[in-house]
Amino acid sequence: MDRKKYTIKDIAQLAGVSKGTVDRVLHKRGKVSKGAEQSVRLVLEQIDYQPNPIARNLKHNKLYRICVLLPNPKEDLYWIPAHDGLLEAAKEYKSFGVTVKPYFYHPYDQVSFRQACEKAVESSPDALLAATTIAIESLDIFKHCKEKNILLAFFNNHVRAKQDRIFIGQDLHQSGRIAAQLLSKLVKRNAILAVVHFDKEQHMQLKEDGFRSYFLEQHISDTIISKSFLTGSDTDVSAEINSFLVENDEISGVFVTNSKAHIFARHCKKDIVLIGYDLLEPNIELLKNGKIDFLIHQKPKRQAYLGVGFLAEHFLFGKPISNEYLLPIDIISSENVSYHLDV
Amino acid sequence: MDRKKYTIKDIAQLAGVSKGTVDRVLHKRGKVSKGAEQSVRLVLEQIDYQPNPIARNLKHNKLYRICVLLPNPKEDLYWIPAHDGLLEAAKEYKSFGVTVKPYFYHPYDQVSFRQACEKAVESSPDALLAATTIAIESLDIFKHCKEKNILLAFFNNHVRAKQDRIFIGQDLHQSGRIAAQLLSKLVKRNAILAVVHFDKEQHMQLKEDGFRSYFLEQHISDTIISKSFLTGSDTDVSAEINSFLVENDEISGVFVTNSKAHIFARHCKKDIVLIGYDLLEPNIELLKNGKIDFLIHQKPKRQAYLGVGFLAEHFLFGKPISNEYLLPIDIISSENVSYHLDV
DNA sequence: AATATTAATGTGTTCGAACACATTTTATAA
DNA sequence: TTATAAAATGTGTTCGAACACATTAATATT
Repeated sequence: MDRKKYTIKDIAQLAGVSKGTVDRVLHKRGKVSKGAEQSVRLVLEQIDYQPNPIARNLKHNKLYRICVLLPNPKEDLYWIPAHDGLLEAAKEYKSFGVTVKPYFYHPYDQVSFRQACEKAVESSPDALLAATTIAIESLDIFKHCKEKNILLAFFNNHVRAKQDRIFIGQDLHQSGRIAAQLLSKLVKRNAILAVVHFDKEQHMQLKEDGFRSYFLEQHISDTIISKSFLTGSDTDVSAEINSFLVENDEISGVFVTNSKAHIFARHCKKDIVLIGYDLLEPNIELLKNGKIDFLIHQKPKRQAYLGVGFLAEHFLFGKPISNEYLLPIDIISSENVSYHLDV
Repeated sequence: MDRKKYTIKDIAQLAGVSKGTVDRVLHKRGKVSKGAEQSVRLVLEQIDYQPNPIARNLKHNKLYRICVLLPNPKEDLYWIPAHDGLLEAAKEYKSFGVTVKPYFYHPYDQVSFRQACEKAVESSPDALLAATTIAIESLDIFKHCKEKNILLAFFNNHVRAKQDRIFIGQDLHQSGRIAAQLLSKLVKRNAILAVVHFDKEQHMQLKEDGFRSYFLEQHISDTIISKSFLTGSDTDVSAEINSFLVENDEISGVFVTNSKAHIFARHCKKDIVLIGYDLLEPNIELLKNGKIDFLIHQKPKRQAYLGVGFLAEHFLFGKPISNEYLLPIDIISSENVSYHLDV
């Protein structure tokens, strides 16, 4: 386990050649005789040489720039922790010569996204890390990045997985299933349950599908109704929620598919089991006083941090990046929420 | 956010001195005139200099050795993932010149622990990372490490926290509380619940205390009974468990305080809510078929991996290590278990 | 056989920090 | 004032990998 660390010089000595020759063999630069190449390869086989990533990087000595596209945290509080994650990663990798620059766009404005995107691409960074709340397949961001040789990665919101697309995030279908399992354990059989959406987001259908698939698979015959609300002006929604609850007064469990569980929870009786997403302040408050039973943690901070981290260590130390990194789906109750507030 | 990266040479130029002088100021080696020191400090204040950790480490160019004390995974399967975590960390940091060497001891044998410990200390590593299933306060491991200037850190099993002791692990009291909350949500009120211990382990009392504290705080008047089993020969325990279940046939929820929930679960009716610890194969199997409802994940693999990682990055890049790193307490059900199997 | 051409190999420099060592400047004693 | 010690400052080398460049050996051409 603790063999000596071999250097190129060591290999050269062992093979009876100069370090230049070893270098050419290692990097396949040619201009090496068969005999020399063989003797170097022989040594390499015997010693399992691993280049010192520190020395390598020192030589490269490049400043790496990572641009990050994300919705403006001022428009949607959900993105605050993601932004924090970026700042933390920026701090961590700064002394290694990695800079992180965020570009904000308006969550549901395609034009704003496109502008931010163009601006970021124009600056020719080494990598572009993007959280997209809008459909981007139609845009030519992929083409532009390929042209300019910008490494492209996505976090938080899945962009259809293909070979060469990197994604850091969660399986939303599966998180819907987890919500379903939790609810099904907490309510009596033959209950009436509701899936509640607030506003329109790409991913909520995935969550509802996952939710329903669990009940189908388990052959649980609870009734599941779906309902959507739009949060334009607050009073509006309150009235809507109240009338919904009056009309459906036998509901014993609710699954809110995004971070807005707190809006719904305020109108609920305590005996309704409620499951939502994300550790926003108002959600946590309601989790602690028992109006919300569980929150599913999408870990936006960690996603952002890992996104930057993977890219940085790839550039710095040549670590490979896997196409898809799915974070564990954490079940949060009032008793373990504290561990996740700053992680 | 993306200012230039300053080097010592840059500072020297800006301050109008040589790099040697800058170096002396930075490292407080003295032999610098007041005037020179001032002009260097002035520059330093303006540019927020951060030394390139890569270059620094390349110069140091030391081989760091980390010895790890842990129970032999062959004696207790719980430690297999911890060992995996060590191997993974060893692989990750090998090319940086960090070597990891495990020393196994028999889980409950103080003599065996002491021997392993002495052997490890004798080899004068840079750090000693220990998972202790036995009381060690009486041993002079602390003194020896201090004498030989070995950085000492613990993972998995808490050693009383003091200023200069590093611990990576979980809050066991709190994990007991989480088990309590889950159980209380899943059973009807005024239920009869059991806390079940297998064998004798230091930490199980902490978990039971946490468990009971939750019910006390919430003023839930469920009945909680405690029971211990010793797993000498398997048939023995089976009989004991069966008779316990017959005698207490009104139990509707059980909390097993270590990784041996599977032993108990096999004898249970499915309608008893069961919560245990750790993702051992047999536990996972029972989680999937519904006999176990939730497992609390102590993440031994991650603990070991992080333990090595913290030490390595401390040595390599001078990252500070916090005294206590408490991992989040994960609630695992059959629907999110897959994410944790290899993490 | 002498020269040109290409292949093969070796040498030297760079990256930034750290530190050993050499040199210059200033202060002190004879 | 000169010699000498002490303080201050500058220069050079090292770490390992990468690559530019110089040098040597082998082959081809006339």
